[in-house]
Amino acid sequence: MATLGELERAVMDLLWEHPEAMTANTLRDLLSSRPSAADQSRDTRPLAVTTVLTVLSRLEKKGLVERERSIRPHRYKAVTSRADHTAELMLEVLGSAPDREAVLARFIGTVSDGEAATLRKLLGGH
Amino acid sequence: MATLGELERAVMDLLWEHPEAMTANTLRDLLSSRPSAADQSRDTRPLAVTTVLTVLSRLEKKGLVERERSIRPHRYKAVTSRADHTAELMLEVLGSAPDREAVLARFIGTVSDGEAATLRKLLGGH
DNA sequence: TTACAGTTCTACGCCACGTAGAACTCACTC
DNA sequence: GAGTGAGTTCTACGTGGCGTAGAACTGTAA
Repeated sequence: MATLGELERAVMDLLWEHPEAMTANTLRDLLSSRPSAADQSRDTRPLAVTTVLTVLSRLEKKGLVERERSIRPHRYKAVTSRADHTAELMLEVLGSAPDREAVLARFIGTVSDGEAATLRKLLGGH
Repeated sequence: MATLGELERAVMDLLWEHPEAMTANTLRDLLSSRPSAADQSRDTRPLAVTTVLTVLSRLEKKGLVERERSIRPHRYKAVTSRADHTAELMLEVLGSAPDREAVLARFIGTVSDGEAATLRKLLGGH
C-alpha cells in the first residue's frame, strides 16, 4: 500500500487529530507551525495552499483521504482512523513474512509491561 | 530506517534463505529465475552482475548487509535475521503512534488462532 | 458581473531505486 | 613479471514518488 512522505504524514496527522472542519486552508495554517523533523534552519514561510491541495489529492488517490465535493470549500477527512491505518501497515509488514511466529516472538519481546498486560487481556483467556 | 525496493527485497530474501556462500554471481543466478511481482511479459535476460553488486552496496550502506572484503570473491551476508528485521519494521511503524494500545488491539484482532495461542504463551501467564 | 476564495492542471527539482557499461584490481598462470 | 579474467568500483541514465508551487480556471457571494 502506502509509505507516506514527510508532508503527507503531517497532513494525515492533522486530519486524525483535528477531524472537524478540515479545509485546505485550515490545514495550511496548522502545518505552518509544524515542528518539522528536519527543522534545522527551517524555512518558516507558510506552505502555499496549492501545495496542501496537491498533497490532499495524492492522499485521496491513495485512498487515505476522502473529500466532500458537494460543499464549496471542500471538506477533507481521513478514511480510516490512525490506529486502523497503523495496524494495517503492521500487518502489511508482517504479511510477507514466511516466519510469522518468529517475528511475533521478537515483536512481543519489546512491548512494555503495561502493553503486555493489555495484550493478554485482548487475547482472552483459556 | 529502510523501505526496500523490489530488487533489494529479492536480494535480501536470497541472503536470508541461502545464507551460505553468497557471492554477487550466485545471487545473480538465483535472481534470474525469480518470479517477479510484475512479471507480465517480463524480460527474462539475467541481471548483470554489476546490477546485483550495486544493490548489495546499497544494502551495505543501509546496514542490512555485511561483506567480507578479506577474501576475493567477497562474501555477502545479511546482518540480521529476517524475523528480526521484520519485527524491527513493525516496531518502527508502531513507534510513531500515540495510540499504541489501540493499534495493538486492532492488530491482535487479526492474527490466527494458532498465532494467538503462541502469543499467549509468549506473554507468559500469571 | 465581478472579485476573490478555492480548485485543478502542470511542472520543476530532488532523491531512491533498477539497471548496467567502463574502467580498475587482484590473484593465478606461464 | 606480464597477461588474463573474474570480481569490484565508479559513474550514470531512466523512472517514479514526493515537496513544492505558479497559472489558469470555477463557483459563490455581493
